[in-house]
Amino acid sequence: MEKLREGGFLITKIRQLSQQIFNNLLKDYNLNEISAAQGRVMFPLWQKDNISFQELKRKALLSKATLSYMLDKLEEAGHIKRIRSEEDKRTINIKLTKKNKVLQEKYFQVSNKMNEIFYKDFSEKEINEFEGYLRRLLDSLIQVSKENKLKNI
Amino acid sequence: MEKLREGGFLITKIRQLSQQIFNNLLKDYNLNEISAAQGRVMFPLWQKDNISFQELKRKALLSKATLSYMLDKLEEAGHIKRIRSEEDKRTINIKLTKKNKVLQEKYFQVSNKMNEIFYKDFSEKEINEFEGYLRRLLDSLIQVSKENKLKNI
DNA sequence: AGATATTTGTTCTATATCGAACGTTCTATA
DNA sequence: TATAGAACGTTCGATATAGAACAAATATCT
Repeated sequence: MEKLREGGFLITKIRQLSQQIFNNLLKDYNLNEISAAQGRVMFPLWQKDNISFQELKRKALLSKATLSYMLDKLEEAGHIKRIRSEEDKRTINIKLTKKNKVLQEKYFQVSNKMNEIFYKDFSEKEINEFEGYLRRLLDSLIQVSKENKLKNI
Repeated sequence: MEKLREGGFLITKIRQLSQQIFNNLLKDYNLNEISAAQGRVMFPLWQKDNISFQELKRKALLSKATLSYMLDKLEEAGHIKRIRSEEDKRTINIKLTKKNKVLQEKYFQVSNKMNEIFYKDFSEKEINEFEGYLRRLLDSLIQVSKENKLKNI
């Protein structure tokens, strides 16, 4: 009788709860205009503005269908602008708007608060170890995905 | 300058990839009729059949809205049956059908295969340590959710 | 140069998820 | 015992997600 592993289930549930708690925090901080998922799309842009669709897709680890949809939402809400490239007219670049830059700082506050909650029962050493595992696992899964030609990598 | 933590992002992405890989495995094993999410709902039932909506909700960690929706799907597909309780007519019990019991074994095969892939770069000791962290984290988040009266706990 | 193949981002369809509003049934209270 | 309140599961509306099909643009091959 093999030992029952449940990493997948645990991860799924942790993610669900975190998302809910995070969205709740956003509400508490009056950041209703932005969701956790939208934050994840903007995060790479906050680190480097004006990047290509492909780069953003890679950083946010989303399928192109999802990213396109999220960009629709963000553009409607006035957070980003799509800019068609001149050299290759198939491609677009994504730029933050001024409106967005105001949000950024507030979002970071929430993000920090979230990390506090997330790791409140963990020591520094444990966090490092845990995130080390997570990173190894993610890399390994990305590898598997590539081998199986899954699309959204 | 605070150290940048990214547990939330890592977890979200690990979960996304696992889900895709898992759904792909289900396809490979000709288990098209069931999805990863459906499996997660049936898993508690495989351990103990004929449990209440509330117990299943607790075990699967889903909101009642989502569970109701998933039960619709599973009932349509002939995997489960809702049974209205006689004592308390508000409540229902969930029962597996014969059809489902055939699936179960196949599903476990896929599940084991998934665990193999998931942990292929981890030693036994590391898996135990990692899942220990995950369980602690999940418990801690459940605690936070309760304190904030989030609904789907 | 022209034909074919590939790449890019969008759109369509389906799934899973949640919160809020709802009707039904049970419980407690006045 | 009648009624107000609570609990239960469903339904509705919205969000985030991916795969497949698509049109436009570019690259490759003969």
